[in-house]
Amino acid sequence: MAKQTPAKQSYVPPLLDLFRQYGYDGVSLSKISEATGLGKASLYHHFPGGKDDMVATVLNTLDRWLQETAVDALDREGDALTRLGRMGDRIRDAYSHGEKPCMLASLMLGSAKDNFQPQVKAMLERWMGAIAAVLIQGGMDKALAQERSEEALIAIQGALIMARAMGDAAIFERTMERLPEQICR
Amino acid sequence: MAKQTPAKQSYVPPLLDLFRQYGYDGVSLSKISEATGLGKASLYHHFPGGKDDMVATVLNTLDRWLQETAVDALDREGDALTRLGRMGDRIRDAYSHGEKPCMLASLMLGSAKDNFQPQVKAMLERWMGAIAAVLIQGGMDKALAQERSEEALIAIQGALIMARAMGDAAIFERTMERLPEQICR
DNA sequence: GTCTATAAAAAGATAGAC
DNA sequence: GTCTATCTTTTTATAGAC
Repeated sequence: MAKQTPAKQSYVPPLLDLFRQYGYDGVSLSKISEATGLGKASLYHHFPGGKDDMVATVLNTLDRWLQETAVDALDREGDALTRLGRMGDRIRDAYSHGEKPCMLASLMLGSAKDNFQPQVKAMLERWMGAIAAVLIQGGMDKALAQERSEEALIAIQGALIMARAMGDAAIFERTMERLPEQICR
Repeated sequence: MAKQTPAKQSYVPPLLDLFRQYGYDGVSLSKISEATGLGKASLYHHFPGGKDDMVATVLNTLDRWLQETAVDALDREGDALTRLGRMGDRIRDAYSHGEKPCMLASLMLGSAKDNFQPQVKAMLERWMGAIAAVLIQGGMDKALAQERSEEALIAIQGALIMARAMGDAAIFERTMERLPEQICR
């Protein structure tokens, strides 16, 4: 299963940037054209399905990233606190230390919601599952571990919203620093 | 300062519902026309400034609600735990027990962000200030109280996002039940 | 694989009658 | 205060040349 259109991948970063900041409905083809440097017709060449196609491509890339970077950070050596801290570092980079919103959250607003909610849900479930596994491996009760992994994602998502609303990325940074101990407590 | 156009207020509920669920860019005048039963021209009669005008009106109503309902719940008798629980009850109703997103968060995406961020920030600041005041009155250190009030809003916003993404309003309900003790701990 | 040109639909906005 | 009609701009999408 080699990539069918490798070029598509090179447009993911600008697309991610647009969709996470403006949401599905706030992104027009003109904006995309400007951000990618491609004409509208070229965009439809790479993404015949239009915006939906683009979002799906970005989402698949994020899905892979989540597995290969965030979940991977949890699977390496160290105790639970160390592993969660390592994941936190990668998460912080991914969100530009609180400067950029989460695409998964952005997609849950507007006309795109129903279309992408199942995949978003699946991604968040796998993420929570990986966090819970670390806690269980560290000796925590299973039910509690699941509750705590839910708390972790709530804290991340909430901190991103608040940082954006208050115009203060430090809110996110503080939250991420507290996170490992908050979860392992 | 009597109301200049009392009729405007009657359109706030459907407008709130639209903007919180679809965000600024996801709401078109046609949708608004359908939801309110008013023709486009009539909408411009009440809101000469178009969508911006409507959002501003909704935001002002929310601002009043926040003061008269949420903050008011904190100002009544009882210890900190009781007061926070009372506020939580009103907040839960306002978000339909986790079924509906927060308009403040929805506005922080898309083209509307820069326009309304200052007012959103001011509203969240007053809210946090009121929570912190309760904690301080209950004997908590001021700096800690401010940290905890920030945590509270992070939990509320994050729980709303996660509930929506997972299609499970219970996530929000669980979070709100934990909240008073989490904050007073 | 990219472009220009263009079509078709939707969105934002206003004029003017009632 | 509401409507119909109309206008302008923007958006989505496609055809066809290079």
